[in-house]
Amino acid sequence: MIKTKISKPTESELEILAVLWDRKNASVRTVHEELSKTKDAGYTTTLKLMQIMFEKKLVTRDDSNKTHVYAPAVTKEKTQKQFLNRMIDGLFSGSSAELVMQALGHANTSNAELDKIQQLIDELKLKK
Amino acid sequence: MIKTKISKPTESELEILAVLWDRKNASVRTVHEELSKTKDAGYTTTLKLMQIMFEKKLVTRDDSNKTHVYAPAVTKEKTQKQFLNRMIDGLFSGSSAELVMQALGHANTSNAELDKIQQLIDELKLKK
DNA sequence: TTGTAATTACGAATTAATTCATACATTGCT
DNA sequence: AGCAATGTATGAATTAATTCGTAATTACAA
Repeated sequence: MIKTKISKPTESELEILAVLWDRKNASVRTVHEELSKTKDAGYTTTLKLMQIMFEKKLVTRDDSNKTHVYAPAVTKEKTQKQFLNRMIDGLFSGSSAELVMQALGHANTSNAELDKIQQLIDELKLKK
Repeated sequence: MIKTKISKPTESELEILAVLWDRKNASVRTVHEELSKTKDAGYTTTLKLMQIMFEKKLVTRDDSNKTHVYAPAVTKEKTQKQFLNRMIDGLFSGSSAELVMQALGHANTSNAELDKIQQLIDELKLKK
């Protein structure tokens, strides 16, 4: 299997990807309006970013109509894993368990979620 | 309590902090030699970075001797939390459980560590 | 005290990310 | 056809991070 260079999305690119993951696909305007709720930047800024993301192949686009429609080219899961690994290596001495404990320790997680995690752990243990 | 602006360490700064956390404190040369094992950059580059980190108050330094000795001014735990939160918000829809499951799913965690996590979960459940 | 090696200070170049103004193109309406 | 509205393309400015050459400083050994 050939692995082409991994281009890590930047902070801003991540915000755009988040919108695309959520909606499956969207025009620049849609994305821009979504982002405008929480930050302010001009329309052409968003446009430019999405064009760059297209060049980097972080998104695909359908330009058969005047208004181009963009879709994510990377999955949320792959991207999450990519960031997680980076973080585990750089900040948690390579131990995912250390990261997990920090994450659990400092956020309120519902009992239902704790149950799900526990269940996952049980499964992992069985596999060994 | 007054919270002064949080300056998020950059990728390179994180590498330097990692060395300082590990050794409690170190000179530029020590840090540089440590980093040289895995990446290549000139001595003055490391120096400059550490000077900037000092200005940003990411590190303290003892300059009573010719060779300045640097120490971390931020704890590993606080920094980990800072990055974790950022990641949970930006990439995991605000759900720390989602992050935890991803982290556990895609790394091999020893049984001993799984046990520790399980124990932590039990404690958390009791607290509710 | 003078020379040398190790260090810090400083300034500037480079590279990457972000932002935006302006020009150009397309669509639909009158 | 002509105009307005809504897009996209492009180039350039800005800002932030990284890199490194060179000058100044200090310690200390001969």
